[in-house]
Amino acid sequence: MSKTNISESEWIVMEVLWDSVPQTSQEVTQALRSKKNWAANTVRTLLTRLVKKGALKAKTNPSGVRIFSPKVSREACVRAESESFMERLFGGAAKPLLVHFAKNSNLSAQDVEDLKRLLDESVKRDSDGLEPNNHKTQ
Amino acid sequence: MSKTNISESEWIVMEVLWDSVPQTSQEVTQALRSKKNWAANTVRTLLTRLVKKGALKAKTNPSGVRIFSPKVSREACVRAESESFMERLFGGAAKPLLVHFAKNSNLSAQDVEDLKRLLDESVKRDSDGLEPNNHKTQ
DNA sequence: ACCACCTCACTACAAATGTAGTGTTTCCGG
DNA sequence: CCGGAAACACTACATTTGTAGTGAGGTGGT
Repeated sequence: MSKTNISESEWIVMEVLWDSVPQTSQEVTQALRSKKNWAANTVRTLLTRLVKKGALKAKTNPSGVRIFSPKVSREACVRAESESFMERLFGGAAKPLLVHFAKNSNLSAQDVEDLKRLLDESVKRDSDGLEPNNHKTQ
Repeated sequence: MSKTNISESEWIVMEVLWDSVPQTSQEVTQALRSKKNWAANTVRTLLTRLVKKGALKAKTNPSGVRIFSPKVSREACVRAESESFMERLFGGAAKPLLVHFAKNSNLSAQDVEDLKRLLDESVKRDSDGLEPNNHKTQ
């Protein structure tokens, strides 16, 4: 229900926090210095918005500096975003999506091997656990 | 370079046009009546914006009514959106994306069969046409 | 010829997004 | 104890998006 809507710039900030945690605003700014040359205040604004949205939590240390950490897992966010993407572009169906990416990507033979194995496992899982729709993969 | 940025609502309108073409604003509104209960003017606004963005073209018939048709193919848009999605969430790499969706979807045995075949073909294609990066799939 | 109705081009307006700037407080080094 | 660097909370402001409303102009039925 936490309709956590993370925008594109915000996502970039989240990545930093997901990567290494917890961090101050300055640390995040530093970490992004190469990728995005954002003013410190820009990063602060994004962090504040993310806290308001419930994607991050911040606690203020004795000297008044906020320390941020993710409140939602990357996995969960990726799942949510992926879900809505699949909905938007592929009518919510995974197969056409997979078809699309399988066709339009340069996969190595090794990748293809790995993916095929994964697909097999997913079938096995489904028939195994007589439980329909049981995807606690994480 | 036509950085055609189609928003979510706009995408829904585009779907109608991609589906059957050409159409007037009214026809589009009609087509959407069940899915989105948008005011005729809302649809008109979206159509106008899409024309401005270069995603649609409109020609005005003798009685002053605009007839819209897509100017960009669905395929191209899907590719662009997919690309940026992959970039945002999976660092631009197709494999982790495919892994994600392969894991988090309920694929039927048949789907898995189809996908595996597709993957095989993609490998064959790559080694076949000595031409790297040659994806004229469409 | 006139009115109802449709379409059009404009305008509206709030929320979200990208990208900061300002003014205030605070703490550290000298 | 003071001045400068830093962080904070606010404010700012142009764009994009969602979702229409308005007023003008053409058209078809009576």
